[in-house]
Amino acid sequence: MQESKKPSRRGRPAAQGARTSRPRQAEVARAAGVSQATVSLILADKKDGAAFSDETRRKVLDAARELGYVPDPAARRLAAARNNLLGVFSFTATFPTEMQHSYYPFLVGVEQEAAARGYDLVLFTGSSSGGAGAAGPDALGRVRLADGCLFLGRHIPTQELRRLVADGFPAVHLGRRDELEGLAWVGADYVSAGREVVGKLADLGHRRFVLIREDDDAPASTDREQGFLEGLTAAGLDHDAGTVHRSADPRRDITPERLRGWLAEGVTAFVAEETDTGAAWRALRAACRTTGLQVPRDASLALLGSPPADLSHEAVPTGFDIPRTQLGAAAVRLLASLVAGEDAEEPLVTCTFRPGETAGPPPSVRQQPQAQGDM
Amino acid sequence: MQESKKPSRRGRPAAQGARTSRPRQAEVARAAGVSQATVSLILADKKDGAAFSDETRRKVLDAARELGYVPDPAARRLAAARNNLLGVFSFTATFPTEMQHSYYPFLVGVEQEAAARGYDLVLFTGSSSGGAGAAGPDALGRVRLADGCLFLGRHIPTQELRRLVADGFPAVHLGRRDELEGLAWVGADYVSAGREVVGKLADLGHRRFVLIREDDDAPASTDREQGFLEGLTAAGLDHDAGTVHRSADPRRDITPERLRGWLAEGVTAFVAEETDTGAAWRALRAACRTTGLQVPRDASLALLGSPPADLSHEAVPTGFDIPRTQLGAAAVRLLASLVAGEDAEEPLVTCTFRPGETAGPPPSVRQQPQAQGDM
DNA sequence: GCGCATTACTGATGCGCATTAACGAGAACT
DNA sequence: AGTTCTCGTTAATGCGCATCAGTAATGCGC
Repeated sequence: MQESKKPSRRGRPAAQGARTSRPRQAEVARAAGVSQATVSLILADKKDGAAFSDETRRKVLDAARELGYVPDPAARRLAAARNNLLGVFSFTATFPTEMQHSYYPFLVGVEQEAAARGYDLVLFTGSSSGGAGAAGPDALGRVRLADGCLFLGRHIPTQELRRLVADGFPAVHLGRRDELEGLAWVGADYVSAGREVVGKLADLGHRRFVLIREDDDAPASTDREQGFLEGLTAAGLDHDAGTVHRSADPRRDITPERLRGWLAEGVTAFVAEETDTGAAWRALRAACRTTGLQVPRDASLALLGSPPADLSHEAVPTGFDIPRTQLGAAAVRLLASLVAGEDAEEPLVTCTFRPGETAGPPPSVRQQPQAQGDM
Repeated sequence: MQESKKPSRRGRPAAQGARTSRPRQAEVARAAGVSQATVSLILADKKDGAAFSDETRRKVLDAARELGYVPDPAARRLAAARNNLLGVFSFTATFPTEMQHSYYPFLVGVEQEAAARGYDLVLFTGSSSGGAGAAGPDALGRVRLADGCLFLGRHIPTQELRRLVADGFPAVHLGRRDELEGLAWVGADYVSAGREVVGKLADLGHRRFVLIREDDDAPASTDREQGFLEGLTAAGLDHDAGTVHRSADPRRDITPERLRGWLAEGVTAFVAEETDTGAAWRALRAACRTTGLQVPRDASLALLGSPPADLSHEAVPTGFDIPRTQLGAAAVRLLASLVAGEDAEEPLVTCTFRPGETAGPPPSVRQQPQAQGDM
């Protein structure tokens, strides 16, 4: 593209072929025989309504319509010192090829709430697959162009985020994130939800439980475990009522043998943590099937979260639903508050219990199942 | 910079409690001990490289990094430059609650290509469900904040878009859109794809066809019909080889009676257009099932597009796949060209034939099926 | 007919940036 | 020593708009 060829005319470098650029307030003003300031004030329709005569108002509005005036958003935002932009930054691609891994449910809520509040969203592509601005240590810096930013994903670079937060940049993390002092976040109340699920199982009569969880210490996992344990306590059960089993690879780890072992110990209810891939849940179901267990006749299963999308045609797991859409909306609300300078406290979002079809009363008498059962 | 008076504070209306607003070029300049103009020039990194001493350059860059400087997109825009932002404007919510209706597959490509070219994306929420800025006749005007904008969806307000285009604003529509003179678009080559499908069916021996299409005249429908007809011609068949059936509500329209009627006329291959809901395809399958037809033994079915997601566990329809991800990427490429001032021609994107399992040779002898068949 | 409040509007200013004319200080040349 | 060049940098300007301090005009009381 031609750079500084023509010495004159600084603005509008190359882009346009537009001969008739769209009208400015100044032109409307001229057409209406008033000043630019008048046009601005009238079009902004300030509440001090009586400030202008109806005559003038009419002239301006007519002229604006006549000329097809449309305000320049860039100028508007520049003058107003904010741009009504909220950033969304995820450290994996926002739209991964496999939709199951995406933040889609969150984004639904984010978009709705942002729209309701008159914000537009900036999707920072910095992180996605080998993008241009990808690696740079200041990749995160770009988010400053928005009035505030939402962060998604597990592996956000702490240092840079800390910097943003320290600068007073409004930032909200979707999902709990305590380790970064001062970072606002919204999260689901996994503790309560986990407690509730265990409570329901206990109500059904179960007395011994196993929790299968991931082997890292993400808050989402830790909270679920805590809820699991609290549920036991709340049900008046003692310590060995619950076994917490950590597994880095449930598929090879949750073997029929192990399952039988637990059954032999009197376990009747199995609780799996929801993971990205649903591995724990899959492994559990597979083990049950292999073992010939009928669910929920011979054993009850619960899933602390939602089942993977590809299992949607199977039996609905007992467990809870994470209100992802609401979470997204709540995050935007919180972020909007921060941007506005208020520092609202956003409570944890409540998960809703999902009765499902995989839990029932425990078998009064444990018997080794003989035949292949279906679920 | 101190003005004569300072009591007023006009900018920054009420918004911030921010002690540290994000840094401006002026602050970088102060930190580096140079002028704002120097900062601007150095950060712009003009090719007249030797213009600044390495010393100065380094100081400026360091200061900028130190302070976390990020240019204000609005100001950049206003000063007639680029801001590396591409807009995405969809006239239904970009993230509808039901994911099947979403532009997700397109967005995957859009994000990838945008990232690869160093653009961030602005999702304009103007249109989504009851948003704040929803109705306003200038809802579209906001996109001017970005360097260019992508438009998705069937029902874009033509008037406003025309205005943008007339003003020389870089705009690309995803999907064919001829009626708006001068609007760039990228689309799938439904004509060729439709022709190919019919060709394959003809190769299998089919001689009489029915196309079930929507009753409006969207380009996507018209193109498919054209492809269908061209396919017949290419196969050396005459006019009455193909029946085009328009249906506004296939579910009630494609009755078993009607199906039998067509069969009686010697039709052996049924081609359905892909629609949002997959209604035509569903209706066709349902009618076959009710009639007891076995597919593809008794009749062949083809779908001009992809099946609805919830039918993913059924037999794969013969037909073609729309390369949505590639389309999204192509749209971004085209838009980027426009922004750069080039006016590249982007060809139609080719759909790929999908063999599927619903087409086979026609029955040599037509017989009324007696028993319930499965598909 | 003067002071004073109100009304109706305009002038001036700056938001943050890109751009360019101009400037000071050598270096190179006459 | 004076002149011209070149290099490195800065002052000045304006993009389109919102905002606010003024100002001219009018009304009102006394």
